[in-house]
Amino acid sequence: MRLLVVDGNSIVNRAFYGIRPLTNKEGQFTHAIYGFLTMLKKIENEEKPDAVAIAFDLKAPTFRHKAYSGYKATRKGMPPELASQMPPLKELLGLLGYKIVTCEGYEADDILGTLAAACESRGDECVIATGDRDSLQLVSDKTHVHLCTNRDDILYTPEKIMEDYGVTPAELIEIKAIQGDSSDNIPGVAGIGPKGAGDLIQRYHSVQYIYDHFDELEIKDGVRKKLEASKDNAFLSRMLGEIVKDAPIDTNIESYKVEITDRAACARYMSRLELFSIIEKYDLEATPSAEVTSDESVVLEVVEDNIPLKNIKEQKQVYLSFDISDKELKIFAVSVDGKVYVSSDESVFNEILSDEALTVYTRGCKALFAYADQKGFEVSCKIFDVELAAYLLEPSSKDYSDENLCAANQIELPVAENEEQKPYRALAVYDKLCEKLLNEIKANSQEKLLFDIELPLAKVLAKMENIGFAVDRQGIADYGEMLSSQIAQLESSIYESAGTEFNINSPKQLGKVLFEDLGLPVKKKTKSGYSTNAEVLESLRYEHPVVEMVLQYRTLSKLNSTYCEGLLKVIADDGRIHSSFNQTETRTGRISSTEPNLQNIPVRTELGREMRKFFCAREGWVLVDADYSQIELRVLAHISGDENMIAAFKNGDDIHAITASQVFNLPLEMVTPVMRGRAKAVNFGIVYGIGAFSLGKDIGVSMKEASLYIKNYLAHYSGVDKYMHDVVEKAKLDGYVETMFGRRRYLPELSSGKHMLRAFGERVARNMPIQGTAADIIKIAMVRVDERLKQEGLQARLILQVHDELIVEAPQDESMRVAMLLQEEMENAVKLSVPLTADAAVGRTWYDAKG
DNA sequence: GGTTTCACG
DNA sequence: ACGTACGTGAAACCA
Repeated sequence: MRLLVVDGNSIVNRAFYGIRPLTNKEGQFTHAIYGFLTMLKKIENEEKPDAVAIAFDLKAPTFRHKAYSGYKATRKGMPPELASQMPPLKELLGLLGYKIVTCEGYEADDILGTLAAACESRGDECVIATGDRDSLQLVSDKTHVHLCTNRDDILYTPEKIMEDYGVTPAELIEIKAIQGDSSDNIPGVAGIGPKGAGDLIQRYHSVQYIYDHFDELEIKDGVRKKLEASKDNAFLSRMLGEIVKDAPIDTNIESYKVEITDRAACARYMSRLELFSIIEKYDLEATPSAEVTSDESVVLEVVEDNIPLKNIKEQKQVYLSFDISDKELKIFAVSVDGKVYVSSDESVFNEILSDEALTVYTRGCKALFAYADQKGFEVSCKIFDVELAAYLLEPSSKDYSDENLCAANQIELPVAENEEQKPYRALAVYDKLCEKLLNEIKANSQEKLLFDIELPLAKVLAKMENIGFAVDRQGIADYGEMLSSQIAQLESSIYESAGTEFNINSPKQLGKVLFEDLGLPVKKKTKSGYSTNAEVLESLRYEHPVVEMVLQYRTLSKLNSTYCEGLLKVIADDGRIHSSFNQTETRTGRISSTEPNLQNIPVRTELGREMRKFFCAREGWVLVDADYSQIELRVLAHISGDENMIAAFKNGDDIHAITASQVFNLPLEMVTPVMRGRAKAVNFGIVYGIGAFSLGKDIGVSMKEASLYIKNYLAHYSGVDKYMHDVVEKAKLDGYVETMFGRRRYLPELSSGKHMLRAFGERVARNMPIQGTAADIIKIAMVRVDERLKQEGLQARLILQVHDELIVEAPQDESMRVAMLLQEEMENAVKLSVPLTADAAVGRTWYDAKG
């Protein structure tokens, strides 16, 4: 038999501090639970125990059986974020069939010791899983310690202890008796640390022996004095440091066999905590048979065809799910009065969408708009989209599936009778789900955001996807050919210069060549080895000729593989690229673009910018491109209400130059380009939540100088200073930050015990309202531009958004009107206390139309 | 699947 | 003592 004994408190602490905070919808912290269960599963997989005991300290006892009142008195209580996770964790462990062991008046360590001793006396094996080294003294041939660290776990056997400490496990107690342990209030011998204690014990093996033969031993005078002075403490420490092995607990291994009784209950409990990946790890996926046994479960009723259109129209609303692929309707289902009706009758489907009097509750409405756009009719019904609603409620979520949303809202799915019915389980309870989501949207005052911004935007995005962006396929292919031949030349030059052939694309191999074979200085390390990023390589530019070539190689490979090869793969039959615009991806409210990503087409270097010459308008048409000028800084001026910054923007001058003159306290005429550049970096830094270190690195000045810039900046823009402070304070109170339009982002990081994480939360608190408000504004502009183009009967169409830039494809003769219209709608999308400005330009290609 | 790098705002 | 600016997506390598 093999017993795994888990040091519960120690492992839960590791989990709590090692994982970034997570919460479920109710605000319950869950990361310690998540981490604990993940680690437990991993340990079980590695150790393969026959039984598992999980030991916890009891909360209350400050008093201990050993007569020493100071013991453990200094140990701090748990932070509330962790304490609140203990009851659900224990509950869940119980449900999973684990036995929890506690013992009044004894600590978890004593339980570990007792169980280990019990195993040994019976010839069983014992593995102790813990995060601290206190229990290493228990190691023997039969007892091993599985030490969980931040990196790899370490398995301690007597041999491994000897290797690491040079003593036997039992002698560890002796070392501790001399060196002491402040966290456990074990005094030890004053003035002797780990080194000295280890040395003494390696030579003399025990405290008792040292004092028994004190006069005969060869000990330096200094050490001898210290030992003499702390003799009582040494013996006391010796006693305190030894783990108890006779705690009054159940030592029968059989009773620690893990038996899970109710898998469904476990899965339910975990989904309430939103620990979905753990459900998989523990293989608790609800099986149909298990569900049927649940008494309250409602059985799903699915009916083929006979969509009750009349009924739907009377009720003025319908819950709809659909499968549209390749812009064709495959099948759809509606739920009415708890029954689900399935059909593929396109005319019925279209009739529902065309009915102005209806409200359709659904998900993924962008596909609906894309379908209607392609079929040439308007979606006239009102739409409620659970995915968009859930995104506004919780933009940091990664999963807006029906299953997830129902679980998070404690809505039980009805039981399916067969596989075919499964997709409709959630639809049958959409009434409940939609009501909950809508109520929350209302409670958050996010109705306008949902109904006036996101839902109309979905339609605009659908059209943008359908239209696509025309490209010059041959141009891209030729450019790729040119790159390929240059890459091949560079490759052989690099091999020659380095004196060896290797995969230049492998950071690992490149690192070896540069830093080992060529012996270049190592500037930065990554988790797995040497860093070889552009910043590092640039600093090594003049150290060796191969560096320059590698930089060049990188640039060209990136252009070739990501842009030439990548884009060629996704050109559709119509010769255009149809990107997907995701509306529920970013935590700030921006949209994202995938397959391909058209929001990161090169522009910053001339070589890369060439790519934009292949993005063009169709024959006889042109591109109209308009972008906001410093929208984020203007938003900052507005939100913070900083008089100085507002005045600067009202003057309509060069904001970075004005900032420079303020920060450097000089007249505007005396601002040099270098000063302007630095002020610009400070402006960016402020928006990102700034740190002197990174600002300094960015503009190549010392950290000291950078912090002076920041200080001057905040002194001149005191309204910004106040905002940056206040927004974090408010976020700590509310648990979230929000944009001008009520878009939220929750920040559980702010209550983290880890400094790094909290600091991150604070930067996000400062940045999100700015980036998010800018995102809201351009979304409003997009909806308005789309409406105006239609109103005015223009053929021009919006085809792309790049965060602060909109691109419209327009017939040549509409270009002037469109440019005016674009600029007007962008500038007037909202009224701020500073003017919003947008600049428009026209060209045949994106290259020509930009600036 | 995670890590590293690099393209954009 | 720690590590270092916000938000994304894609390609390539490697375990």
